Parts: sequence; C-alpha cells; structure tokens
Amino acid sequence: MDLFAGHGYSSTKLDDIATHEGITKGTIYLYFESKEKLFQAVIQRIIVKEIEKGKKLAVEHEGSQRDLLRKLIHYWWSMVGETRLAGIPKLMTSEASNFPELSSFFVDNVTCRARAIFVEIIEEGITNGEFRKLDANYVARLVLAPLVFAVIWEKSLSPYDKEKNHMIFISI
Amino acid sequence: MDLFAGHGYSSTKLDDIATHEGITKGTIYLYFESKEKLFQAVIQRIIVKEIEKGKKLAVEHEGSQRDLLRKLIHYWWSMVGETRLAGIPKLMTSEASNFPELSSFFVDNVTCRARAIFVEIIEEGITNGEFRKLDANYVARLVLAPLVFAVIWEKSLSPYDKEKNHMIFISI
Amino acid sequence: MDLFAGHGYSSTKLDDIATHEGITKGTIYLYFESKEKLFQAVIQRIIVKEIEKGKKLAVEHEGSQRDLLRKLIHYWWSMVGETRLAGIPKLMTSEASNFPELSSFFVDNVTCRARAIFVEIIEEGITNGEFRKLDANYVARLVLAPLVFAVIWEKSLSPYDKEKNHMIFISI
Amino acid sequence: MDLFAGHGYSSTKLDDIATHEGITKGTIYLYFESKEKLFQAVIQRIIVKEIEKGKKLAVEHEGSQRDLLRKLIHYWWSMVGETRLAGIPKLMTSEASNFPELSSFFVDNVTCRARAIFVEIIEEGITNGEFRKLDANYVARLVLAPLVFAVIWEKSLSPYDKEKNHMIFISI
DNA sequence: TATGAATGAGGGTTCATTCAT
DNA sequence: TATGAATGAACCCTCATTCAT
Repeated sequence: MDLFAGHGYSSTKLDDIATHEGITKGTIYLYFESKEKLFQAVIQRIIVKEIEKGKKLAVEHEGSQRDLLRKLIHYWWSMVGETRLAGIPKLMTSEASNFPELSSFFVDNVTCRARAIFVEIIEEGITNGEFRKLDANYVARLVLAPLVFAVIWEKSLSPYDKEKNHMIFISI
Repeated sequence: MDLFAGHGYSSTKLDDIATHEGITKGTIYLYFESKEKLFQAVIQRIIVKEIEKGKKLAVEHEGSQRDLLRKLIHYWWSMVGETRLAGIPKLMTSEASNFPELSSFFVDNVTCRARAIFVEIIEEGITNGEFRKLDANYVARLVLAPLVFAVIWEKSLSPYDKEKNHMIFISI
Repeated sequence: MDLFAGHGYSSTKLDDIATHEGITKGTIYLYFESKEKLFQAVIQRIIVKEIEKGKKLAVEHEGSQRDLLRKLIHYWWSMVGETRLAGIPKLMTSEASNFPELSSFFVDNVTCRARAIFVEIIEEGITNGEFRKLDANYVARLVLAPLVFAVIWEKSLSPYDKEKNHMIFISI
Repeated sequence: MDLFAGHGYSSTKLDDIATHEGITKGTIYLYFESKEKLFQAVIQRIIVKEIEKGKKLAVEHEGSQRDLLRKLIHYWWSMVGETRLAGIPKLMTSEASNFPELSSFFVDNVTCRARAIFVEIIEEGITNGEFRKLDANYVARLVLAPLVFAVIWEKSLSPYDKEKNHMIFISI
C-alpha cells in the first residue's frame, strides 16, 4: 500500500512491489490473479481490519456528545491520519473511476459507515439539547471534510506548500 | 482536461485524447512535444486564464467582512465548483508526485494565492471586531477545505455514494 | 547531399532537408516522389555531372604514363577528395544494400569507369615498358583503394583519430 | 552483427533481430537496456575478445621484417577479412557519427593499436636496412588501407560489381 | 508553385502476465 | 512454494507522405 499510495496505481510496477517485498514478480501471481485484484485486496484487507477496531471504540462512551465528538475526531486522526492508512483516501479518490466495484465497496463500507457514526452522535446531541438543531448529515460532512482533506493534501500537494500551518484540527 | 480528470494521467491514452478531439495522435505532437507537456499545458492554460479574472473581483467590496466572506465562498463555487475548473483539484492531488514542477507552480500560484485572499478578509474582520480572534490561517484553511474537498469528492467517489446530500455550503 | 553524407540516409529527415533548403516538406514532393527517389537523384545528378568533366581531362595527356598516373591521382583528389563529392563514397558504401538499383548504377557508372581509366593507363605503361608486367586490374585497385579509403575514413572515423597523419598520397 | 552490418543501424529493426535470434522483441530488453546499448555491445564484445588474441600472435617472429610484414598481412586477413569480424569496418564507418563514444573507443583500441604494430615492424625494417627510409606511419596506413577497404567494399558495393577480381593482396 | 496542417503506419520501449523449472 | 526467463500487447512518439488551400 505504501507503494500504491506513493506513486498511484499505474505508476506502481509489479517489479517494484516484488522487490519491496523481497520476492519476485512471479510469486505475486501465486497469491493474486492480477494487479487489479492485488490492488483491491490491498485496500480491502487494510480497511476491513481497521473498521472492526473502529466500531468497538465508538460505542463505549460516557459523558457529553460534545466530548465524544471531540474524542472521535482525535481518534480518527490517530487511527487514519497518522498511520499508513493515511494514503488510502488519496489513493481512492485518484483511482475511483478506474475501479468502480472497489469504489462502491469503499464508499459503502468506509465512508458511509464512518459518517453514520458521526451523524448518530450529532443527532443524539441535538436531541439532548447539547447542539442546536441542524441537519446532522451536513454537519457530519462538514466535520469530516477537513479531516479527510488534510490527509489527501498531506499526501499530494502539501510537500510543495511552503506555508506549513496544517493540522488545523488539533486545536479543536 | 475531462479525460485526465476522469481517468488519471497514465490511464488517459493519447489515442483517447485524439479521438475525443476528432483528430489523430500524430496531430497532438504538432502542438505539444510530449504527453507530459500536454498535461502541463492543460492545467496551466486554464489556471492562468482564470486567475486573472479572480483577482479583479476580489477587491471591490463594500459592507461587512462577514458578507464578503460569504460572497467569496459563493463566488469560489460559481467560479470553480460549477465550471470546468472543477476537475483540477482532483487532477492535481492525484498526479502531484508525478509532476513536481507543476505541483510547485500550482501551489504557489493557485492554492496560496487563494488562501491569502481569505486570510486577509478574516484578519480585517478580526481587526474591526466582526470576528473573534483566531489564527486567520487556520480559519482560511477550514473554510476552504470543505469547498475543495467537495469538488474532489464530486469528481471521484461521489458517483458511488448513494447518500446524495452534498453541496453542504449552499446553506451557508 | 551534405545532409545525407553527414548523418546517413535514415538519420536525415525530410524536415531537415526542407529547412536546409529554406522550403517546406511539402515542396519536396513537387519535385521528387519519395525520399528514396530524392536520394537517388541527389547521388545521380552530382555523379553524372562530374563524370563528364572527368572523362575530358583524362584523355589529353602527353608525356609518360607514370606522369599521367601521378597527375590523375592528384586530379582524383582535387575533384573528389576535396569537394563535396567526398561524402559520396561513404554514403554509398553505407547504404548500398538498402538501394540495390542505385548501387548497381553507381558501380557501373562510377567505380568501374574510373577504374577502367586507370587500367588503361597502366596497361599502356606496361606495353611501352615503363611499368613492369603486373595484372593491371589489381594495380588499379591498389592505387584507388587508398584514395577512396582516405575519403571514407575522413568522413567517418577520422574525427575520432588523434594521430592526424592522413593525406598519405600527397607525397606520391 | 550480420544484420547491423547488412542494413545499417536504423534500418535494422529489433523485430528482425529478435526473429533472427529466435526470440521476441521484449526479451532483448532483459539483456540490453536499449537498441543503442545493444549495438555497442555487439561491437565491443567481438572486438575485445579478438584483440586479446591478436596481441599474442604479433610478437613471436623470427626472420626478416619483410617476412613478418607479409605474414601479418595474411594474418590480418585470416583473422578479420574472412571471419565474422569482416562486417565491423563497414559498420563502424557507416555509423561513426551516430555513435561518438563508440567511435572513439574503436579508433583508440582497434585502429590505432593495429597500426602501431605495423609501424613498429616498418621502423625496425628501416633501422636494419631492409626497407628504404620512409615515414613509417604513412607506409602503415598505405598497407592497411587496401585491406580495410577490401573488407568494406566486400560488405557493401562489391555485390553489385561485375568485375570480380578482388582479393588483391593475396598475391603480395 | 508553395504551404503547413494532418495523417497513420511503424518504430523502440514497457510491463503485466505466463510457464517451465 | 518460488523463480526468472520469456512473452506480446499496448503504449508513446517519429516521420514520410498527403492534400486542401
């Protein structure tokens, strides 16, 4: 995934992957039937693994929704933004139209699911009067956008940006 | 640009481009010396043209900074989000690491310049007491992130998203 | 011919030729039906013109055959070795197998004809006792070889030769 | 080498080479990184191998310099003229200007070295009174020219020459 | 007569994929 | 299970050739 995230799908050669893993190109075909399937597997395995973890942590909270929201944002960052998962959003947005099935899978299982968690928290907060009444879906998107965007930016144009005041959310 | 934005740089064949333009592959080389230069030209020509327009409109405002901010956000959308420029952010983030020079040019001339406009407005608003005191850079990024992100999303994973409640900013 | 002699047949582009002549590619096709025909014409026109000249000068000699031989060698050099014709031998040997017809023409009309002149002189010299009895054909070839070779060498590997003691025949 | 010598560098297609060797085009790139490098390798491998052989044989002579010279000429022919090496002189003169580095290498390591051997013999012969006093360098060139020329001719225009009295040196 | 925009076949090169070992 | 030599389709690019003007 490091390679795919670093150079994009087509720029990543099977030779590079093999070298990177200390094996030969032929060996890859013992485990994956094509580069495309390999790419899908790379994404799916990582995602599936991590999503399980995420769900657990999202439920056992006590205290205000405001705290939970804050906690979850930090959690998202520590789980995605600062790990090797950080490369995935850029990768998925870049290759979306070349991998329709994978994209559908990703949107359904990652994007929507993550958003749902935030929506629920916000709605709960509205119900109990903590938050003022807003469309929870919009708010969830507004909260997530800077996070996801920060990660995409970091893995793409940020290296060429001389004004280095990123990580905006840390101060939230 | 539609083709590059749609499939990415390497997945876009010169044959496709030629067909799309109703010419043949060879003809492209009468005007661009390589696929890479063509790509750069695609980006730069559009940008340069539009940036000129942008600068003019950003200055002649009377009234509150709050109104100006609101106006500019809508303006950004009408100028970028709803036009053919919408494909550029996705394109640039996708191909950034494959085109270092172009990326530098883009960050310097587009990203930073646009952000600077917002920073100035926010600082003016802080000075005259309209806004509370915050780091204007962070705020500018927080304002722009959802806009840019919306456009990237629209051109990538959005088509696979069944929950169609985008365009979050319209209600601002 | 300068271009063909300088870079070889395939390395010489019609574009280069056009530029060199101050016209455009299309114009060439008003006068020659293909690159191949153009090449043949280039060779043939120059040759035909010069061969006429050669023949005249070879006949009006008075004095010893030895002097004539010496004179002709110098003449060959002043006519071929030091003029733009110098590029032709290299060109013809390089492209021989790609232009069978032209090669036949060249051998028949240039090589053999030139050799015949030398053969005749040598045979005359043998008859009148000036030269000792040898196969005139071999001698003619032995005389011409260094001349032609000098010219081929000059237009090919000589520029890379640090030992610059060429022009061997001058001292003859 | 047969193919390069026969049709010249650019006229020789990698497809032809592959077919000739009973492999496919792609396979060539497992062993040579480009057509150019392949060409260089073709020349260099043959040369380097043969030059080693040549050096040994040139030293152990007893008897007159005249005999040695004669012997060496015959040796040159049996080593170059009648073997696969025969194609190299034509190839090198044809492609010289397209391969500057290779040409320098060739001149330094083959041409000059071979000439040096002849120069030495001739100078020795002059010293011991066998030969009359002449510039040894010119003589060496005069001796070698017909040899090299014969080989170039044989591989180029000779097939189109109806007067088949070549091999002039055999009678020396 | 001359142009120059356009063509398209064919070249060198890359690389995902295969398969005998 | 693992290799790595070999493949061949497909890419970018070149350039001789054409043709409307």
